[in-house]
Amino acid sequence: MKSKHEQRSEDTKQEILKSAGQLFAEKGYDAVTIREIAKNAGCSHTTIYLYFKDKETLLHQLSMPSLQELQKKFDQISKINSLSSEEKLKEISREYIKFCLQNRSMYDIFFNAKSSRVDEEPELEINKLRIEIFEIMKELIQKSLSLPNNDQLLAFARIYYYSLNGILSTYSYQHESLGVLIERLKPTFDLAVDILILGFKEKLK
Amino acid sequence: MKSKHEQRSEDTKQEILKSAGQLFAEKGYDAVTIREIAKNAGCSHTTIYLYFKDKETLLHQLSMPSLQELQKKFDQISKINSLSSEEKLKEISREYIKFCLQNRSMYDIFFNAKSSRVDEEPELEINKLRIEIFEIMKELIQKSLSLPNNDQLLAFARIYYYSLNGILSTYSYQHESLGVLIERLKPTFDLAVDILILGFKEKLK
Amino acid sequence: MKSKHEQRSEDTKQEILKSAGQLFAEKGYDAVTIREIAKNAGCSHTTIYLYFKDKETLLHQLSMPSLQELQKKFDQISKINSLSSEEKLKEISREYIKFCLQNRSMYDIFFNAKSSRVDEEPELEINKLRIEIFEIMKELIQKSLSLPNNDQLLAFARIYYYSLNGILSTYSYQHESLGVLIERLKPTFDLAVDILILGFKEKLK
Amino acid sequence: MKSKHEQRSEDTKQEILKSAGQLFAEKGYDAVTIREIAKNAGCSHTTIYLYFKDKETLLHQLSMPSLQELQKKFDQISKINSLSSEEKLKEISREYIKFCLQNRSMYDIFFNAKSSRVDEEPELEINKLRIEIFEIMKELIQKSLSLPNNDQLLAFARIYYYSLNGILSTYSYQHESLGVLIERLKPTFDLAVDILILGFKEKLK
DNA sequence: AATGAATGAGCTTTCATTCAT
DNA sequence: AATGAATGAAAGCTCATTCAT
Repeated sequence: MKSKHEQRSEDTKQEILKSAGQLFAEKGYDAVTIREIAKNAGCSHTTIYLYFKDKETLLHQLSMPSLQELQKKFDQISKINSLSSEEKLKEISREYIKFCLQNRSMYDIFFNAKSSRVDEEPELEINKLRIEIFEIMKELIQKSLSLPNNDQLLAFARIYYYSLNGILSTYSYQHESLGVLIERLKPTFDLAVDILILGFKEKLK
Repeated sequence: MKSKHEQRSEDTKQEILKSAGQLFAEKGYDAVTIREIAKNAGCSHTTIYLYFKDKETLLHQLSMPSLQELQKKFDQISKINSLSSEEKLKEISREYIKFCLQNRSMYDIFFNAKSSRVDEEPELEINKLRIEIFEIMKELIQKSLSLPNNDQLLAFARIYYYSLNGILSTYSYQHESLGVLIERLKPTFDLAVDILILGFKEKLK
Repeated sequence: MKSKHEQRSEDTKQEILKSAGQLFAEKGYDAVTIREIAKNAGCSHTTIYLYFKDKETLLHQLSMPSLQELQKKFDQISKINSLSSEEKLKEISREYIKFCLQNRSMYDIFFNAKSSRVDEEPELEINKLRIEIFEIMKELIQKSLSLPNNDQLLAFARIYYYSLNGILSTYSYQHESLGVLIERLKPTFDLAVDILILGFKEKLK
Repeated sequence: MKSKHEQRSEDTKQEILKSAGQLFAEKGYDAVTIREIAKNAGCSHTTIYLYFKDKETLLHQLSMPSLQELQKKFDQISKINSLSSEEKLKEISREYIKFCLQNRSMYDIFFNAKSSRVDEEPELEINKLRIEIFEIMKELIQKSLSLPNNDQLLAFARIYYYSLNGILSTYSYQHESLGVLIERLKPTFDLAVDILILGFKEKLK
């Protein structure tokens, strides 16, 4: 059981993470200042440095949990027996898209090699997650199409994965609220998934 | 014939453009400083302001020419009567991909809304080009699929366009030479285009 | 009671104000740099931005308090019933002169249109004060001369006000101590006031 | 006789002086850039450095002739026998005011000790002129009032001189054209001169 | 005599970060 | 544990001035 001190400390940390998450999402990493995060979190900007080495560390610590949560959701969906592989793929794709729009401004950091610090510990962690996400999609595509695990599958998976990201990246800078954005884009994404799967199937004939 | 002065002036300007192009590419517009560009170009930072009104203008002058060239190529392909619409679309897509890989450096700037300030003159120019490129693709998709110009066409065109960009963006940070990269990715892109078109057709049934 | 923090903060702020006052006085607003003010105040230039939004705000915060004090003194004198209007005018003029010599440093900023940006909030504040000071003098001239509030009164008031300022501006750069300066100039100012009033009266005959 | 080269050279120099004069007058010394002057003068900014050591020297060379011209005018007026001393004083005052409004932005440099470089040659020259102008006014006041050359005269002269400058300084930042400004202010100045002289006379009684 | 090219010094301002309490 | 005070580094940009032709 946590002491009162520990509890309060933990609260502050969470408040900071929440605030940072919101702001990064709204305005993008660079455009957000430490002082802004602090203000929003109801603490002093120096307090942030008690919990996080620097701004970048804050970002990484912020992104890990949501990525892990995403992964968990993926696992759950995978395990629903009542769904066909194709339905699973669609559902997972929807989750993925939602997640990315939700974490819009972390999007870059997740998926652009550019902003990676490959030499550092947390980065590796992120890369691992990234790869796992891709693997899950690949697997579901494989099952949906009854394909062997060959080069063609890899190519299909890439096209699928990158297409999703392409559409996503195009919208990841829009300044709409999550709800509005999702509502607006849902048909496009659903259609895209549909068409890609249809295309794959047709190609295989 | 150019005077010595003119020649030197032109050289410097080109050096700046080259340097800016590289750096914007590597690190993104915001992360690059004027002084950095200057150092790389072998001149003083003030010299840059001799040739470009400000940082943003430099960015735009940097991107306009290649975009215009691309547009010209598109026009040419559109006019080749011996090609079917689908073949034109494929050809144009190939050109587009080649262009983007070639200008990998500037890719972000071209296609990320990030650097847009819609209220300003030069930006409009770029946006116009962007839109025209999209329109040409849309039109060819329309003809390929014998579609009316409706919402479905728009959705298809978006999916097509953004999928290409998705795959592109994934590879635009690789540090391979253009030739090698194109050779390596050509099959993937051709396959993607194929699958999308097949998917569209199937969806229409 | 003030905490140590508050005390130190207040000290620094005052140091900055003092330094800025001196420097603006010596060299004029534009010619003084933020770094110069900071150096003189014994702090970093960034510290200034802790206390003042920007250079212009510093200027205004610098000038407002003394102007307000002056205004208060004017009000007090106006209310002394035992004095005739002419005596009030003289007394107020003396106060005004004393004030200006005391704030020699800031004289320019107070009274030169140069530093005005009429479109901005804080500036309006200063302008308002300036106008009020002028109005009080005008009123007293009116009463002293039993004039109606017409164009002639306005002309007289202007001449009176600007003449005072003319003499002031001439001496506002001298580097004597306030006491010495006042002692030395008192006769001149008293004489000037006298002559102007005499002149007004004679003109009216 | 001047060679063609010499003539052209002289022309350029005059063009620069003219341009600088206009611009300094319009916007004030600091706000005018060398490049602006050059553009206006129809030459390159580097050319300016052929004729003038630096910006400040340009300013000083610019102010001397007009001051000298003013002095000449003063002398001429002094010598007109048909005018009474008082009329001469009034006429000279008018000339002085006109000159100052005309040279509005040099006004500071002429009359503010602030911007003097006391250690330098041209500055001394200006100071000499300044003093001479004051002396001429003093002398005419003396004659107008039939005063001996005593402390009272000095005090009167100061009040007179500084009052003029006070009114002038107040208007020297207005951005109206010379003609308009003179027309607008003439009555005020005439009235001021009138009142001061009346005041002097009354005081002497 | 004249100029285009180029530069260094310097400006205001912002920000992540550290120090002292 | 927490914070207000303070700072150094760096950004974009301007300007008077010099260099090379």
